[in-house]
Amino acid sequence: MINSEEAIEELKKIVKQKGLKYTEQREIVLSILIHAEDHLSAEEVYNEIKTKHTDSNIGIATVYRALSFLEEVDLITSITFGSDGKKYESNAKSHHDHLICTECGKIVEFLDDEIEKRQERIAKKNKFKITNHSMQLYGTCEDCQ
Amino acid sequence: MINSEEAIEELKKIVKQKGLKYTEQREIVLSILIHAEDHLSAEEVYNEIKTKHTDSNIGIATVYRALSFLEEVDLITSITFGSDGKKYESNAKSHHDHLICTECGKIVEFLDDEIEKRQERIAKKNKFKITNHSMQLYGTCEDCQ
DNA sequence: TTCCCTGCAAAAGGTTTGCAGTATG
DNA sequence: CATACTGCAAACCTTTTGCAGGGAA
Repeated sequence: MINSEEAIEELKKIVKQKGLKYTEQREIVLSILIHAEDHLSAEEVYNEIKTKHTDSNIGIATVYRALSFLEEVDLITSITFGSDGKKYESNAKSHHDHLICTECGKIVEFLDDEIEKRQERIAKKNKFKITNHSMQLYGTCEDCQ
Repeated sequence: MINSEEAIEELKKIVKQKGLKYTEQREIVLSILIHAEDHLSAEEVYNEIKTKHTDSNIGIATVYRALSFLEEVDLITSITFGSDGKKYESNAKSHHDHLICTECGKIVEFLDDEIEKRQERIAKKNKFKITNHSMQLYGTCEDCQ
């Protein structure tokens, strides 16, 4: 999955398949995450909506429900960095892992094919069927050393 | 660091260095984690103490304070698996990563030298000084497929 | 028309903090 | 003897839930 329209179409399809309803709120939450530069917490998503969609009168509970739903159907992913709590990102971005500066909070995304391959091999060896994975390297970035 | 006594000695040393006090409660929390089979949440540590140290009248707040302290001085590490909340493990165990079954919660620990090496290389390329890292592979284990 | 989804507010869960007393160095 | 640490309870923050009303199919 690559862009915003495709993700929105995917959402419509999934919702239909499951006999559920397509709502503006779910679309807004998904689109916020698609266009976000950073990883956002539930509250940050809520604030974004309050700021950018002043017409929409969304409740925080709906944001939580939408996030759970979107994660369940695999349109978004959550990760937890240290004590910062749960944050979400759109799966429309291609897969990557994270380098995290524990001083300033800077996050660098990266991908290493060899690591990806070895992860598969480890899973197979342990007879796991992998659906997902996350890797975080913690340290200090150049500026903070 | 390898065994319980060494970790306790390390704790005494650190506490002394910082001009802090060595307390039974900190020692108990650390030893619980050292002897734990699993990764424990704050509340699980608290319950263990309540069960195994019936003489000690520890409060949950003290457990949280001890865990934060021990993590800060790098004697224990916290990880967060999905929605299960924060869990702690002793650093006296050697480093490893985690395979996690999203169905039954089973956790398999593993280590892959090649991945460890590549992580170092990636950090260097991005000019990060790594202090720590964690990697989780999520999926279903043999029994749950 | 059906019933899924929403907003609101209350509840729940987990973690932190203030305070007075306790115990360590 | 100074003061860091503790237990308790209250406060806090984040997330979930119950419910009545509203909107998509």
